[in-house]
Amino acid sequence: MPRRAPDAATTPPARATIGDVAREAGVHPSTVSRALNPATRSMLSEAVALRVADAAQRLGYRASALAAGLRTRRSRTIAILVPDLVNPIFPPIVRAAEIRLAEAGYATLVANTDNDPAREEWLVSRMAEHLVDGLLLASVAQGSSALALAARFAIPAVLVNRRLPGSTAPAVTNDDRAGIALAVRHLLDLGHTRIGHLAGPAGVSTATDRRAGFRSALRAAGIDPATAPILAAGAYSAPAGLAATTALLDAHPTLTAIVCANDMLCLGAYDAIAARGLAVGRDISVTGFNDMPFVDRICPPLTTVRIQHAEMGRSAAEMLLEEITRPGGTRRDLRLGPTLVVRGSCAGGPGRALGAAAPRPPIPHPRGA
Amino acid sequence: MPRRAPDAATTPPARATIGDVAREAGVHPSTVSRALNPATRSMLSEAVALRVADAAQRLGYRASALAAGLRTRRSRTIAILVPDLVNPIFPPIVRAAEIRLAEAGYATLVANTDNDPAREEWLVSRMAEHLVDGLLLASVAQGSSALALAARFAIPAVLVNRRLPGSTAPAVTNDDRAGIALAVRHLLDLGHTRIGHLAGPAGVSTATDRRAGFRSALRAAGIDPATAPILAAGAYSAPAGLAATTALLDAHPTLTAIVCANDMLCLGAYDAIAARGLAVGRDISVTGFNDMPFVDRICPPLTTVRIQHAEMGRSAAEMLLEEITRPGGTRRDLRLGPTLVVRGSCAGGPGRALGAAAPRPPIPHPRGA
DNA sequence: GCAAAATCTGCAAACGATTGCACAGCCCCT
DNA sequence: AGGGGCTGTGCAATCGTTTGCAGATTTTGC
Repeated sequence: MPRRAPDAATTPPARATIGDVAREAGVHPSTVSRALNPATRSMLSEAVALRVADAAQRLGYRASALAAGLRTRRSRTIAILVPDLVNPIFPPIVRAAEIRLAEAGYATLVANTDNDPAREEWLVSRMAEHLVDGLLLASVAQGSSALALAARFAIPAVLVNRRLPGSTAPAVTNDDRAGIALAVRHLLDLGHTRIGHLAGPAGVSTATDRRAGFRSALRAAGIDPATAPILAAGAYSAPAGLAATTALLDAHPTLTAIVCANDMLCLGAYDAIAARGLAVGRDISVTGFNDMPFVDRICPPLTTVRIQHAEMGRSAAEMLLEEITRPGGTRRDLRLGPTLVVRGSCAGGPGRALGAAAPRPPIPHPRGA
Repeated sequence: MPRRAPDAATTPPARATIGDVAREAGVHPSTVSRALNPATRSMLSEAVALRVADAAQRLGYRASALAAGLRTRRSRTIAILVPDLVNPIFPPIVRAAEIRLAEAGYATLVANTDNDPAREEWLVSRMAEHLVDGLLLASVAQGSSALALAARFAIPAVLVNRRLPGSTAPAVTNDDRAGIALAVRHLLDLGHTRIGHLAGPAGVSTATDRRAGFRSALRAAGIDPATAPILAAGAYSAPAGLAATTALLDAHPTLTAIVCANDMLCLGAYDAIAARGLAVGRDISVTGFNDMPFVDRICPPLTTVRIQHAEMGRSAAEMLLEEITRPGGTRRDLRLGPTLVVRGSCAGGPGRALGAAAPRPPIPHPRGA
């Protein structure tokens, strides 16, 4: 006896299976499977394929991804691991990747690692259990075992935004050194000479690359990098930026400009500068990195290095799809070019503080409760 | 012959199955299953349980979530549908929900609907295929079939942030009417009388509730709501806010304050006001809703209604877990209380423009490139 | 000391799809 | 007219778990 009379007048209590559709269409379950899979539909006669599609439609049939995945060992699902979704640079990247992946028929799973290696590891294992077909990792830092785990479970993985120096995994990142060079050159052109660097947390490629870029940009301008103070923040966050900037300015009160490794740090830098009664831009120039959403609206608007968020997500997805179809095929390490977007957080340096070319000094606004 | 010699010296090429563990431990696969499931471990003798755990450990065994899900009809996965991850109010909600769900052993799947009903529908179907155990919907609008679909697939669902007036689904939202009343009262207290409302897009509960709240707050203050202009933006976005504010000010040039249904709209309102050569705060006061990240740093800092992002995500997760264990148990409709956070975007109204109590008028900053 | 109860573990049937293989027609060619 | 290709469909094994049931062993009660 069938699990359910096909002509039951009541609303279907359970989901239709492939068997129900087969019965409804008067064919074998395997035929249903073939009719519904675009790749195999051509094996069937037009009439049967149509009849099956019709029956499936009528029953509201949806294939169980679990059962299919169990057999095929693929889940048509990609996981994206980000360090922190609340940081606004990630959503645009995720978004772009998601769109490209959806085109290819993949569903997307987003998860936060909290910059916690243990949690990252747990998540990768969890994803492995779910047989994800690929991993987009925006979260790796030095010592992260995510890549090793992925390799062990034979899950294709692509790095986004952050590289992992020793690894051979495909990656799409920014040209961080070139980006920082843009910021440094801008400040030098404005006449600044005492420039400090607020670096990112240890172990993260964006931090080390930008730090190296800072030094080599100075060197290229004929300045000894050893004279330029560098201080690393404990995290890419506003509070960490506040603490580090305070320390930096305490140690080097004559600084006239600070190159931050990231926009989040700038927010903290703004606070630290305001706390000393100084004005960002007029007294101390600040540059950021990422051009994350909303930094064009803060006060003063942040001069920062714009990265190609969308392009990054899209091409990482592209690379992952390639890696899935042809594992180990083209191991690429794509570096996207950044650009400088000049806004109001930098003014002329001491050499030409009153020069006509200097942008109008911004007037900070007292922040309320 | 076993698929793989247990003592093979090479790195394991394929993943260990429950059968491999059984062989390694010298027991039956069903015993392994029981030993590894905390709920059934007590059926086994201590010694066997230990032996199995040990073998599993040695083989690096990870259960296939697919196979287990196929059998149990549960995937230990929850999907969260948001209209737009790029809108910064959602990540904190998602984050809080994710944390609570992880505690309960659920993995979380986040997806964007783009405010597109078709895409939302597609996503729910996709989630059904993956047998998600529950749905957190932050995306529903009038006419959305997501809830109906979820019901059809018998997937427990909870609404977040947005309600759906006709529906009986559990929901956790803000008390939008009370929130707007806070903003209106603040403006009235400052002496404003010609207040307009920049409403949200049609069909979204937050828009209609806030609009209703606006009118009733005026009425409560003895002002005829019919005299207060209301214009709905096409979407909760800055460009939509810009367009709508421009139209609103064109039609009602004497307005001294605008209550926006959402912070995103405020960003557009700021642009529209600046485009007429006016200053936000000094010339026209603006209030927002959500207190999304970074609005405390824009220029001038936004006076807005703060909602309980984290609490919203957490209690929605809680409610969903309850709904999963006891379907239809407690259909609750939780409204979280908002508070007003006063910053710099509102000044005294015409009645007391020069009054001592009026906040220092902010000076807008010219935005760069 | 023996039956009954309690405790542990194994057996085998699901769960719902996919896919290599076999086979039944049919057409065409010689 | 009869055999050799095609084409289209059915058969049955398989993916890796979970779980009701039953058998085997030990413990308990009298």
